[in-house]
Amino acid sequence: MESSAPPRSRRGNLRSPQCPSRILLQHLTSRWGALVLLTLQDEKLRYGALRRAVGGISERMLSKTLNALEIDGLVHREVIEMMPPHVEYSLTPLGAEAVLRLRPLADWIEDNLPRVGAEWARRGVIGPDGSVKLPE
Amino acid sequence: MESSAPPRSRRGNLRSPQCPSRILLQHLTSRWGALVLLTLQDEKLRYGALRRAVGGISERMLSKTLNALEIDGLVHREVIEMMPPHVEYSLTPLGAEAVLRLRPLADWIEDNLPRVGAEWARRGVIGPDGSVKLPE
DNA sequence: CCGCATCCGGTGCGATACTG
DNA sequence: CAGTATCGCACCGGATGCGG
Repeated sequence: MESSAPPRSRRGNLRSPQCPSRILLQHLTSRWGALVLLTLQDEKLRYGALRRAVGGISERMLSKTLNALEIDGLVHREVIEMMPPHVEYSLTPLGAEAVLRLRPLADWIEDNLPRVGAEWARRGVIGPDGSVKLPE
Repeated sequence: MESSAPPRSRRGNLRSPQCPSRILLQHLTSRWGALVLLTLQDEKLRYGALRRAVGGISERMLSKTLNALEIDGLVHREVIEMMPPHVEYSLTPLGAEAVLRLRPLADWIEDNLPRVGAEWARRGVIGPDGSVKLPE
């Protein structure tokens, strides 16, 4: 029997640098990955509309991000053969599960931004015009 | 009454590119930010130990990441005056709140990596040796 | 016209060396 | 041991081009 051996050996381990879970984490939490997934939680969107909804993302990075998320099975890409071309992006069931864990984080950030803003002000990283000067 | 006007004007809005909440999101979900915060949830750690615990992070990026998280008020930096120098890093109460929203995501990733791995296999991005060839 | 691949210039990362 | 300076390279973002 296998009761003594570690039974959950197929789980990911974020601690180890070469574990593929790191790649998935990178996709989910990359600069644009999280924003794209969160945006797609609300609605199925076309490429252009998605780009406008996310705000600030370049075409290049939107393509790259969507490509990665599609390969991960988090985002579904549907091509509608017509003129002009339509490509609709939506979450897969897997992606919907993931975004369920992403949403609380996003909400927390939006709700608690003032508290962090206060920390920024204490450290003097906020310019007179309200702009934030940070090492990214 | 104020029911019609938006009363929660001081919340962040991740949709708008110039909103500072984007910066906070970036810190929390940057390649190393999330890993550092998750690692610090378990224990207060010194610089070197933290570096070893995270695994794969360069000295430069650990410094940068910690600096940003400290400015955000998520991480506390305590210098112990002695030789050799000791610097201990731990979560602030604010950071502990944030990591509470980060942990479910990390757990989901580790638990569901096999499902994503199956998607990777279907697309043929996994080499014969098990290595993953992805556009990051 | 829309989706996206490609090319190009600047920025930030990673590894190493070095200082206190 | 904790961090900063240096440097080559990868990657990001914007512009351009092309197919559908």
